[in-house]
Amino acid sequence: MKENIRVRYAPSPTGDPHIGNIRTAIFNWLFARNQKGTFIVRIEDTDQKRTVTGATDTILRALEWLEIEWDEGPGIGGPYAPYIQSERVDSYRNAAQILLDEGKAYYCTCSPERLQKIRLEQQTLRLPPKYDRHCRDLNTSKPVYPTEAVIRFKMPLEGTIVFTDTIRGDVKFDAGVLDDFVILKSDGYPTYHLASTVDDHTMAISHVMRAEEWLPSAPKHQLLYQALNYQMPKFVHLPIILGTDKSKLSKRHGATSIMDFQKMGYLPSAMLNFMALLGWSLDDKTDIISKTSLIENFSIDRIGASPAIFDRDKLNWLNGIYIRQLDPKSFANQALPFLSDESKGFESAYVQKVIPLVQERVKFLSEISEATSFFFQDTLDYADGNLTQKDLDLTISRDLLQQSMSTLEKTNPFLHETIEENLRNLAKRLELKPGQLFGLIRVALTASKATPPLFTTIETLGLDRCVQRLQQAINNLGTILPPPK
RNA sequence: GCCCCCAUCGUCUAGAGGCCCAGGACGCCACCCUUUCAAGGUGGAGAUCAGGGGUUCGAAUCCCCUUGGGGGCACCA
Repeated sequence: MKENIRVRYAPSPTGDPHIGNIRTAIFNWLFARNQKGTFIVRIEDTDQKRTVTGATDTILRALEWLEIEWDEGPGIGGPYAPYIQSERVDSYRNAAQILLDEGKAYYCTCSPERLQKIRLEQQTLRLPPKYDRHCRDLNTSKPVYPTEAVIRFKMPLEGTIVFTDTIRGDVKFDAGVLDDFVILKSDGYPTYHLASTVDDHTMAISHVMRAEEWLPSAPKHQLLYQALNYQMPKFVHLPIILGTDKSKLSKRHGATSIMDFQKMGYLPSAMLNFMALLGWSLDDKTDIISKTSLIENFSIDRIGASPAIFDRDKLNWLNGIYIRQLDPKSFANQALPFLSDESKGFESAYVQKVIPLVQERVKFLSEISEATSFFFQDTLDYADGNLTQKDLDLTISRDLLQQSMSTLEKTNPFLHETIEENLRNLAKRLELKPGQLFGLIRVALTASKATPPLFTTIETLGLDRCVQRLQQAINNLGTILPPPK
């Protein structure tokens, strides 16, 4: 009989959901879906001071954006509700009381000042900073709340603790380096260690998949499980994600919140694909992989152990692929919000003609604003020198633009095919290389050297705008002094 | 400082003793296509598998050491 797989994503609502955090959510979710198990979201808000209002909501919206749906958790409840730790404090206090009763934990009344002091002393003596177990054998009876007392867990004084990580195998820790950690704080709230242990047990979690930074405290958790007579779930520590400078991804590395990527116009499907590949791989050749295939193929034994660097270039490439795969209608809908403010006054029909022109040219949606801006500007800002093509002097350039203008005026119907035909004929008649003429017109019309195909651009702009811009360019050329002989 | 983890092209990675003088992808370079830019196509540079010792007939793959990198040492998670 197959074990009932239950995994959880347990963020703490202290800010925007970080990339690394979301990757953990993705792995948990993929594993649950692959195993036909249950994916649970649990909010770990046991730090009153650090909890940010609205953060839970942002986290949930990020999951929704990525279409990571949870089976139990905030908003939908479930058999182990509530899924918010601040609403379950009694269970942690009960667990702490049991440990107290069994002599496996003790009240500690040491002041933060004292703790700070011994930490400093240890530092100067080059000793590992560690609680000195001052209160361990004092047998302090229940203090009267409110109080400064915390409850600490009694760690073994010596011996070796062997912890098994699913990815790394056995990891050994010397008990001598671990200290009596706090399980219940003086405000009556549990620490992560206690809360997650109690919850993972009562919620029947089968696999704890969390970031690697938890590995050093894993032996503490193992001991807690044993002290509480809980059965241990499997522990899977996921490799951490680093920035380009190889340090843990943080705000210094620029965009690190999943919301930042949403704002920049990365597609959720691309983000999912990309992040799934950070620490996991399907085989030796697959880079583009659908959600369905991800679910079908995800497995823990293909998760690597070494850290991965978040590579924006590869993300951009992947996102570009997903953008190009979008059907034009869907692209247009998603592109609309990213258009520049200048586009606001324009009629919808015009805007709808412009958008498809950049679909295969942008890597992420926010590039659209820049890529289409010239379509929506009344006056173009010609950069120095751009208007002058090499081998064409000012007078000739002006003349060419003039002739192009009349060619366009005579073009009927005003469609890219006819425009192309007429302009090519013009170039031939003038004995110019097509590229020369087209380059000149392109800059005159768009003030840019890189644009969508010229003839569709012309068609899209429409005759009136073209004429107006060509005239602008001619005037502009008039103000440029001819190069000295 | 102490503890723990990790180590294949710049980056993401394939590789679980012979298939590998190491494969794919991003990025980079060149060429092709072409009105520019993209996209696409073709090709190329790029890793003495961090270094050194073992084990073995044989090691990127197993073991040890060194080095490097990262993470952790809170009444934060």
